[in-house]
Amino acid sequence: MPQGLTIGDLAARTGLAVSAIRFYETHDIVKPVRNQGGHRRYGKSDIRRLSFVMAAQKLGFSLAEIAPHLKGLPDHKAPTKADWTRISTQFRKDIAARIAGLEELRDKLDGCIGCGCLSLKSCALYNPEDALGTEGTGPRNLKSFAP
Amino acid sequence: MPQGLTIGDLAARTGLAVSAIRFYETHDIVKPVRNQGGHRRYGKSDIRRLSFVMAAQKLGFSLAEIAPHLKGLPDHKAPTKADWTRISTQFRKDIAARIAGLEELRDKLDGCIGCGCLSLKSCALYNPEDALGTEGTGPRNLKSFAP
DNA sequence: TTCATTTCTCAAGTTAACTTGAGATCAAGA
DNA sequence: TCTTGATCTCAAGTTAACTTGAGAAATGAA
Repeated sequence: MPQGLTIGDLAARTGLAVSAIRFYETHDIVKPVRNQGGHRRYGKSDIRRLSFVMAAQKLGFSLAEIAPHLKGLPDHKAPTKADWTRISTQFRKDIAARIAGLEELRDKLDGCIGCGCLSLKSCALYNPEDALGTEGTGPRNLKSFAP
Repeated sequence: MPQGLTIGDLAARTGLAVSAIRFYETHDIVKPVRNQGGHRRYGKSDIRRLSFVMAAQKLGFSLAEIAPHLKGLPDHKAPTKADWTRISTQFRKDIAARIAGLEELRDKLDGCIGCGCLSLKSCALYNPEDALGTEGTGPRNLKSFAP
């Protein structure tokens, strides 16, 4: 009968703070069960879940964007290889899009260096043709990063 | 005698909100002069300054990271071609580093898809060897994105 | 000169992603 | 059993990057 990991164990294994893991629970990123005393108990697969979240965050994805991906995994059973392959493949597409966006911007900047950025009419950086996400308030980097 | 652009003009030309431009001033990103009535007047080069900021933000750079780059430009005189080339070139290096970081992560994920992410010991995503920036409080995406 | 815009300042609100603190309870080795 | 350390909950604080609102003054076309 597996007892599962405590929140401290999980924190040690992932490098995350205990408070962060509790916070993720409020965002449905992990769904631990409780023992008799009311303490959280996690499965081994939660290590991978959180690793996935950390990787995605590094790529600039917000928790709101990450959470839906995890919906494809079973809540309390160990996910199968097929489960992970499925969401990883989708994730890879998002990464590719994000890299493509960066490269496009880099190329625009290259053009800008060439022209010395002095001819305002023709500078690619100067004309923000793509309406960046400007809805609501709060930090901008997170949203404006989306492709 | 050039009157310069009003804050409304600048907002229209850049697509930024007036409030955002005022906010940037508190971060030393633009340094407008004042007319008799105390209203802000901007130079044409401020359009480019702000375009640069917007582009950098899209790449995931924070204002704190961007501001120092702009220190290399003259405050009230029009920057020369050499000025812009200099900071653009530096900026390009940062972009390259950021893209490299994303590609590395993508490749790690590729390995993960191959193994189905089931062998915890060998999964590259699973082992967060690189201590991501975890100082202070506040949003994480911004900082953790740095190379 | 009039008056609708635009701008000004300054304080306070907002969102994301967490952290910190307080007071209480649970777990487990000596 | 005792006691130290880990967890629990819940409220409030923090940072970044802005926005919103209020009340007052400047602009500029008619």
